[in-house]
Amino acid sequence: MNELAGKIQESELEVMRVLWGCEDALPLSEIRKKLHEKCGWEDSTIKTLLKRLQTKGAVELVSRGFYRAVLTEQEYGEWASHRMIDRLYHGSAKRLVASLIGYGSLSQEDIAELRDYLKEVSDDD
Amino acid sequence: MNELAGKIQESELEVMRVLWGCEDALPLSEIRKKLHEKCGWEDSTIKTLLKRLQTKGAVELVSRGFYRAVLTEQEYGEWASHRMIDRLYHGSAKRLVASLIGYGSLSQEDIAELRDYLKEVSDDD
DNA sequence: AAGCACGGACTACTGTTGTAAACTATAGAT
DNA sequence: ATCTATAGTTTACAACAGTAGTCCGTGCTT
Repeated sequence: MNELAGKIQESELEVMRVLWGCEDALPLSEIRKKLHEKCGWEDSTIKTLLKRLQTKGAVELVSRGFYRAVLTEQEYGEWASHRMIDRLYHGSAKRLVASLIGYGSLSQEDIAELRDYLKEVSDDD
Repeated sequence: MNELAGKIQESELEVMRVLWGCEDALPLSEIRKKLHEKCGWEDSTIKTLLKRLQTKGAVELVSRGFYRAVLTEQEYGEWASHRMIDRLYHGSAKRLVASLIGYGSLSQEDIAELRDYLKEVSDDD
């Protein structure tokens, strides 16, 4: 993920979530409808946010009135997780997972599932 | 974690990290020294941040010149992870971990470490 | 051709964050 | 009792974020 996209803000994220909810480009009308329902925002607010996201390279205007997410949810999630691991878990993914387990966010089934998954993808050294 | 503490900012976090690095209260002089080295901040900047953190209830002034973190690193990490999981992983901690594993963002060592760790903490059923 | 509806660009205003100076109070030294 | 060094408080100010109004352009309607 590029530099600019890193700075996606809370309210911008709300817009991204709408775009992420759809495969391809969404019409402004629909984006507006969704965000008005969910956040109660005015039309102008939504346009401002879309504009800012375009500037950041996270969204593109496909054709008049149709917007598409350039930055994917996966990309952003990955970037955000790494950032959090660096900032709060001393760069150790294991510590994050350990803390998730510690306060019960991962069930025993989750753990087993992840364990099996990891067994598959790791080099058996 | 209470409402206020949620809004800890990037630069404030830098202060928290110094406090988290020590069991009990730290003298201002030392906080200043550490942050000046690490961030190049002026005395006044540090005082401002400490003040803001006090207002947020994340830090307390134990006695003249001695500050202590009220909010612990664990508490904050937990809150931040949950927030991220909610905002970017649809509330599923498992998805977060799966994405860390899946997107090639972890080194082979990270993966091995995590694999061993998960093996260890899972009930071998 | 004129008008209207909608999309896009520009502008605006408030609160917050990053960074810091200046001022005030107080504990310890003399 | 006074002085001084350091701590604590207030004020400052630019950049950014949240929210929104207004104006401008253009494609569709009649």
